[in-house]
Amino acid sequence: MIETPRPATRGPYRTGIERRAQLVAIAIEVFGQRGFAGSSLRTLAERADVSHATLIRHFGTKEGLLIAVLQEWERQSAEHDLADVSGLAYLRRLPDIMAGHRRNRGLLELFTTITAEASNPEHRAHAYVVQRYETNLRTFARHLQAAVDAGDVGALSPAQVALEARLLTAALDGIGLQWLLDPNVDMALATRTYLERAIASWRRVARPTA
Amino acid sequence: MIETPRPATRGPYRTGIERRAQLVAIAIEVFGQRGFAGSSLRTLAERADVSHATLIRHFGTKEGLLIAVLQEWERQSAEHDLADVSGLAYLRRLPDIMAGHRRNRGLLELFTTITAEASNPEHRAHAYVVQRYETNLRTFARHLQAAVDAGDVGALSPAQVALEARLLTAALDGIGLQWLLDPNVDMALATRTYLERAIASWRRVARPTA
DNA sequence: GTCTATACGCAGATAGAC
DNA sequence: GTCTATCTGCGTATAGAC
Repeated sequence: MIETPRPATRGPYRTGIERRAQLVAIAIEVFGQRGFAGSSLRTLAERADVSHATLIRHFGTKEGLLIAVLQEWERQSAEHDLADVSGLAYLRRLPDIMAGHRRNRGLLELFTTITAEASNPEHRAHAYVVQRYETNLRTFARHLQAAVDAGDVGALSPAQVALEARLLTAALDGIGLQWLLDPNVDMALATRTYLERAIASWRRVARPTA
Repeated sequence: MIETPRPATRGPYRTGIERRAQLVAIAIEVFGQRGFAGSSLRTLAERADVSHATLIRHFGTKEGLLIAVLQEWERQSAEHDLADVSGLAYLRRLPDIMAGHRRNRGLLELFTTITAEASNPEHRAHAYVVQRYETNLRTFARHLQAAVDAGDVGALSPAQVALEARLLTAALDGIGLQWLLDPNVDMALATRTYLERAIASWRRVARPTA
């Protein structure tokens, strides 16, 4: 169930804001079920009881609607994620987060597909996806750096921290993709195996000579 | 430059076979440049100086053409890959193979995009992609098992070997994706870092009590 | 056997009325 | 703001030319 965020109860844009949120909610549902390419603006519009021109009016293009969907989805995810933990404790929650994707197959499929498509620099969502990856890499790097600073792992250099964030992201993406292709894949197990090996390896790096 | 494989110089299907190979060669080039979704049958046909109906005649559907392209690409890749090495030596060539993708950005993009799209079970190429992954996982597992049998690494169980093949595939896919998003990513370095850590970890597993 | 001409329905996008 | 009407281009199907 998706609710309108902070609905303005009055004011000149009230209708527009509510309508927009409602359209995004429907798009999340339909994209999640039928994918991006498999959903036409006309189908979306029929579900929302508007014309497909209305969707274009609100979001400019179909990709504009897609980006609105991705942003709303991230906003909702971020709420569950209000980082009460950091450092290694944060990273160790990743297996559970990956397992949680099983309840949202369509959306993982959507993210995966769009990321691949938008890797082309001419794709409309390219800038969005690149920025999203940078944010994600920075988050992982920050938590790993926190572990370094706390002495939980050895003295990794900034370049090593950045590379480890990349490798972790790569593993998570690849694991998600394999689960999409074969639902028998145990995402939590694969993630945990990767992570515990990485942590053990980081711990073998020498501590700084304090 | 792509050449017709074993062109029949005579016989009833000569023209058809040559034509088909030529069409696939053009499709590899155009898909590689503009992506699958970005290439229309009419554009492809114009490049080949035939009508778009001819493409349908040869490949049935646009996805049929796609699968022909993927198979031809794999066939060509396999020629460079006629496994003169096995076991750890094979796995250690992966960084170079990944680096080699830099010369074929469009095709890596194509594989990545199609794999993501076709993760949906209703996608026309789903069966092809799933089978391709199974083959790939088996290849990695076979080489790792050879390393186990040779005593180059510890006595991993069959389940562990399978999981390691999955993790390796996941890392390679994720590394490729990140390079597509950011050409500054060093694919060979990332692959080597992953691989050497994995090998070191396998070596810490106890040898069988022979 | 191989290819073209042509048509159908659906897609995303735009223009202008209300 | 939303509608209807319409544009262009897509994948696909078929009939028939050579």
